[in-house]
Amino acid sequence: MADTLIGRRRSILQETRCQTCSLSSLCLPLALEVDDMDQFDAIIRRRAPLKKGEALFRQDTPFSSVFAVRSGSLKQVTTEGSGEDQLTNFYLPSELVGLDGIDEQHYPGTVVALETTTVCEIPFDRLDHLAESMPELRGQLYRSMSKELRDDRRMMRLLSRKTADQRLASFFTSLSERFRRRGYSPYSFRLSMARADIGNYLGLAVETVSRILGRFQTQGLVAVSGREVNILDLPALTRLAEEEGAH
Amino acid sequence: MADTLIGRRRSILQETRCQTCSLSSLCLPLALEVDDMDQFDAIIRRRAPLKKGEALFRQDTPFSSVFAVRSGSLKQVTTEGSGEDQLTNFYLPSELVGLDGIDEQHYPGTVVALETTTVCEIPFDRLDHLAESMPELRGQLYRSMSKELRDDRRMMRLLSRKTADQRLASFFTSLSERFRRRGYSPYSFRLSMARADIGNYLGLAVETVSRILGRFQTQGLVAVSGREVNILDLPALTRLAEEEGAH
DNA sequence: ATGGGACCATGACCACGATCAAGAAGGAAA
DNA sequence: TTTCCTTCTTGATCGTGGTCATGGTCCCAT
Repeated sequence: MADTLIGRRRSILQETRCQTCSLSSLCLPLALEVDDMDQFDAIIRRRAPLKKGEALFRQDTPFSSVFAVRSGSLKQVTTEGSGEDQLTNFYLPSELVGLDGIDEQHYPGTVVALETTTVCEIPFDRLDHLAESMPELRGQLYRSMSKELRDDRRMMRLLSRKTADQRLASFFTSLSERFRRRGYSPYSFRLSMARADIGNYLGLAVETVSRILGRFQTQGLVAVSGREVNILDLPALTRLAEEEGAH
Repeated sequence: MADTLIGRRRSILQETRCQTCSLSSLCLPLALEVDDMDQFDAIIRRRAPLKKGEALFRQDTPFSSVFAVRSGSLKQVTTEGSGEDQLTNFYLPSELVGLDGIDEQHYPGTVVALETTTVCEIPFDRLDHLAESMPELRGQLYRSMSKELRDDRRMMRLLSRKTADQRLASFFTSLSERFRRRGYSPYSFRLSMARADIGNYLGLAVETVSRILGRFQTQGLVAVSGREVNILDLPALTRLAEEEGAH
């Protein structure tokens, strides 16, 4: 009875079940059997959609859950002692937020919605408990963390070896690829983040981002209008992104 | 009988058992009960010590094990398409190498010994199998990966916001702290890596590393002679490391 | 509609650190 | 030892991208 009530409430709010989620092929439960997925379903918690600018959680609050992005997008920002904010990541649907909080048992940054965003909350202790009996889930969890490690290394490479143009080109090709994998157009999309966010993320001043976007435009690589982006020459952009160093 | 033979051979070669390893309080088996530690012991494999310059594994070879550093130190280097090598990490005793290979099932970089180095090989499938029945081990594994994520984010911050001086200062304070945690002097140590490695890691030209080391010297922050380092004013160095941006 | 604030574009200038160049010092092998 | 090669230091120059400054544009609330 309690089950049906909960079931009812969920389906009224919005579909929460992984089995019918269009992201399931990219998300954590990937590779789970139907039975396992039901169990997994049972532990995830829906949260009310976040409005633009709202925080999913704040830096230094105790770690308790990881979150899978269902729709929308978020940014992670860390503030350190004397310094300015540093934007360390953007999260798109199916990506897992909060994994870097496990070690110290608090979140190392504030995660903020860039637009209206829904997430699935996955209490970590229950996730771990399930993982005990589900090798597939365990593997997927390792893989998520491992992937994030690899992505971080890519980012370090970008930050330490690429010119401003190459950084912007990487940013666009990476976004393009992530949209493609999620079934959206890899050529035409809307940026949910401000120029300042892009600059902060890429280690560039806002002005530089603007200037280079302008240059890309005149070079016929992309057409940018506000936050609408049309990628006109993806191969050229990819080439640029994969170059490194001065010239 | 086989047991005793193996046991004998091990203790002749060198002590491999976690229980008597001086690093056990920092390493993976941290927090394991005695019984569990025995099981853990049983799956790790000793490798012949690596000589300076030898590779533990090479980029793109299939992932099979993670490695715990027992003594010595290593660097991880990734080569990408057209680009130059990028040094993404230094590993010290008790640290875990290879975790970023899980996702794509091959190692994303070549790991090379900076000096004579011994490691414990931990076959990942067996580690995962043990983790199934040992929540503590599982937790420790998550924590290791999570910590690496956090460290990576710190590195990104360094690369995108810090000046050359601040980077060098961070590098020294970080090394100092890592030595301290391992029971070595935090003030006096020997660098196992070349200036070029430091520069590559920090996103600086070798020449810049040299120059700034010189400057640190005249400022009385450190005394450097070749690869011997004496930290003279750790507080000042720490202050510098924690600053950010231009002035 | 209109005003105000955030966001974005563009110009002028300058500094940090890369690059080029040369030489010194360290270290391994004969 | 001497040789040779790698590693390190120091100097001179230059370019990318940061900073400062200004004006334009978008968007939202009233």
